[in-house]
Amino acid sequence: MAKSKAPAPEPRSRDADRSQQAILAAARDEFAQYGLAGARVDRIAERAGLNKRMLYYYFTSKDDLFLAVLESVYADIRTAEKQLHLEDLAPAEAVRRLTEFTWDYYLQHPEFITLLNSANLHQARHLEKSERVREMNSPLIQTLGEVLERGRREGIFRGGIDPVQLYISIAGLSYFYLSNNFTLSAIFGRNLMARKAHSERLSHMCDVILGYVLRD
Amino acid sequence: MAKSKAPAPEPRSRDADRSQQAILAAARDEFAQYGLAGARVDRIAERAGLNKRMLYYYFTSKDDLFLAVLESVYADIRTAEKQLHLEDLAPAEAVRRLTEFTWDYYLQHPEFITLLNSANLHQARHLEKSERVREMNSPLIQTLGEVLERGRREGIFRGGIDPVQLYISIAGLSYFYLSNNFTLSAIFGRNLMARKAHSERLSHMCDVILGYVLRD
Amino acid sequence: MAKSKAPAPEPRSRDADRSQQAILAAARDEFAQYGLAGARVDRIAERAGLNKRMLYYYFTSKDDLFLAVLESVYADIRTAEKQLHLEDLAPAEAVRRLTEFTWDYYLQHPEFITLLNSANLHQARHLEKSERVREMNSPLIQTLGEVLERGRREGIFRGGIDPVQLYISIAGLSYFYLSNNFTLSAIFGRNLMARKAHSERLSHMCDVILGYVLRD
Amino acid sequence: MAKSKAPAPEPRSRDADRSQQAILAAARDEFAQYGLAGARVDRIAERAGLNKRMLYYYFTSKDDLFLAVLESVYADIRTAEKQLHLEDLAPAEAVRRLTEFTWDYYLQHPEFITLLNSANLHQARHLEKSERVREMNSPLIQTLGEVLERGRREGIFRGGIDPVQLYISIAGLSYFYLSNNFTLSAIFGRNLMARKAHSERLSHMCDVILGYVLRD
DNA sequence: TATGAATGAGCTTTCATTCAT
DNA sequence: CATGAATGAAAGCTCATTCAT
Repeated sequence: MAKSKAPAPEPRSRDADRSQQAILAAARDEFAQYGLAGARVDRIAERAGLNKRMLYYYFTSKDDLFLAVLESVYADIRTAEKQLHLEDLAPAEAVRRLTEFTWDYYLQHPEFITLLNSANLHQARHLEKSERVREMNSPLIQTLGEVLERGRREGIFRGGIDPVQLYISIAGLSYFYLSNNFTLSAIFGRNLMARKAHSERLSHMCDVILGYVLRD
Repeated sequence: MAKSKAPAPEPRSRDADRSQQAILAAARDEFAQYGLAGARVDRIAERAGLNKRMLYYYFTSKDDLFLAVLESVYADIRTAEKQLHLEDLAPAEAVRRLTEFTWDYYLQHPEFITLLNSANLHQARHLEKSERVREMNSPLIQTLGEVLERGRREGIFRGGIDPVQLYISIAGLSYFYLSNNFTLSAIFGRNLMARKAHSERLSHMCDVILGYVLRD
Repeated sequence: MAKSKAPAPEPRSRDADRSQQAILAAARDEFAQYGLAGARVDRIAERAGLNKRMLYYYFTSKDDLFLAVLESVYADIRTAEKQLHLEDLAPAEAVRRLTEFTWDYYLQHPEFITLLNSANLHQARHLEKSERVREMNSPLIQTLGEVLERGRREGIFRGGIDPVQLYISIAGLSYFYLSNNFTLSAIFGRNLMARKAHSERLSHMCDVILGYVLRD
Repeated sequence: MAKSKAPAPEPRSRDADRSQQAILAAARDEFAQYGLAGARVDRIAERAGLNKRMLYYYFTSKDDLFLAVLESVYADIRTAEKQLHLEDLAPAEAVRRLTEFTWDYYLQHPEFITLLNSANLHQARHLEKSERVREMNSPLIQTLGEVLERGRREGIFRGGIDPVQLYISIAGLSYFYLSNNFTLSAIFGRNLMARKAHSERLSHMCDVILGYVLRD
């Protein structure tokens, strides 16, 4: 009980914070695995090693918890994106870097994909409530726009490229492959998750994207 | 459509077929709207204008019904693909045609996207049970491969293009945009579903795909 | 279709009779295996190889069908009892014969036991509706009474034996052992259904019953 | 009963136990009355004065609840048997005492009979899961064996009596009469549940059992 | 006589949520 | 801050029974 000598900027909330984080992490896993409707509040509490009541104490409802999870995964990818420093790279290198980053991030964060799918299944009605996510209007777009402009001025990129369209294309090429890898593997009779398949995919995507942005 | 001269082989109770079709259509809508877990058996029955019991009478369980829906939407898109006749078009035209078709089909069949997302959320475990879907191993891939080879021989396409990778890319560019349009619209502050946005997207995608396949 | 030259005592009911018997036999098995509440009308129809509707056509309801089954198994055992001819045997032999018969009959007709248990669980309310069963007031009792009287007069049986009590005892010794063999086997850690256990049981029961009726 | 000096280890919410007991008692009644398949979970909850959900909270499923009921009634009869102290009685008296006890217990606990019938209808598959019941391998058998041996040594009992066979016979004579009293009453046209009939039955059974164990 | 299609009521079970402590 | 007990509503599914042919 006594927490003497701790710097403790807030009176008594170390445990509270930890509990919230535990719930959030557990919820992320559960929602990613089962979707919003399929997720079970009981399982989230169990995964978090906490009583179910705590979940409501901190997050009000299952829906609000889902929103909190969405906000957290967006915050995570934003943090990662910031460290790309595309502005310091040569234009072609920057585009390639972004493509590789996107692929790697989705690959290492499969929950991101399923959570986004859930959010979209519900027509993103959760996001409408969230100011935080709306504020995340990716600064990457601006950076990417500058990269494209640089490339055009240097004469190596074609002109008239919409950075939003390009970003969506870069994301889509990775996202669809990974999101739908089960059905695609079944239909094409290939194991798309094999190591070799992965490197081939990344190579192909870079060819596609760079083949598009580079002037002939 | 024409039923002339048919000896009318089904003596009585042709309603069985109609009931099954009604259930299937209702289920497709419900699963598309709410996902597998979120879909309600009661609502499906109500949508179909039938007693809930009939659903189990014909489809055994909610899961099996979901599989039947998956099979039916796959059958639909396959039927549509067959009518593209890519083999009769000039190579570049064929690739453009496929890109446009994919975009249009997803746009007019939004349920296809949500259903695929659901199937993948559940790791396509439904499809494993389905021989029918496995047999659908798209012949489009073969046709596309032939188109690519023709283009290469004519000297207008680059060589070494994997038709599966290309197909996944073509699909992914459309799929991701439409599947995630809600979150993307929120984040970018643009209405991606506006008419103008649509035509811009299609134009961009054709640029990307053709920019890739065409030799410099 | 043409059934010409058949003697056919009733106009056209050979198949009808066969269907009824098939249903009855199927129902006997099903009720014996699952009890009244646990029995499934669908399974009965399936076992009978007939449409479920037929079952209602001939037997009106599940409950009535159960009653019909009860009546039929009572009729069966009565028919068998009649062939014992206890009146032709020496008294002690007659009592032993009845004991053996009862044991053998229960052993070879396990459904009889489960059906009686079901009837009694429902407080025999089905039997109240059945005149046929009430009329079955076993004539065996009279025969048994005569045997006991003969034995007493011959000086080998004790006097004052109530044939009803004796009959219930003879039946009970077999019935309980067979009806409860699963729980008894579990509790005593013995396999009561082994061949050897059976012969030991029969031997024991004869000892008990004859030890009782015979004068010291 | 005496709770003196107990440090009262259960700080709060002693209601959990009471709820479980209430459910168990209600389930015992319901299963006894309707059998396993005929019992209704709703009615059990209502009888217990609790929400239906609690039943699953504490007992997982209807089947598991049935097992818990079986275990509890076995525990009850075992407790009662322990207080017979057959080892302190003269051999003949002990056998008579056991016969009387068995009769009285079944008479006062009719649910015991119906529950056992249900268990056996389902081939005691519930008991297989229960270690508790298997451990209940009645020590009565050992006590009874000792009584028989004492009687034999004293020269009043015949030799070679298997205590298990004898126990099954004692139980069977009461069990069958009470379990099947409805059908038996119907068939014999006697009211077997009348006071007088009861005392006659008990008297008869003692005659049968003692007539068997006592040397001529 | 025979059948497949259909149904309403009710079954066991599960869910997100709240109460009492 | 934390918990186990409790709940109402609704979920998926099954039942005995009837309709239309």
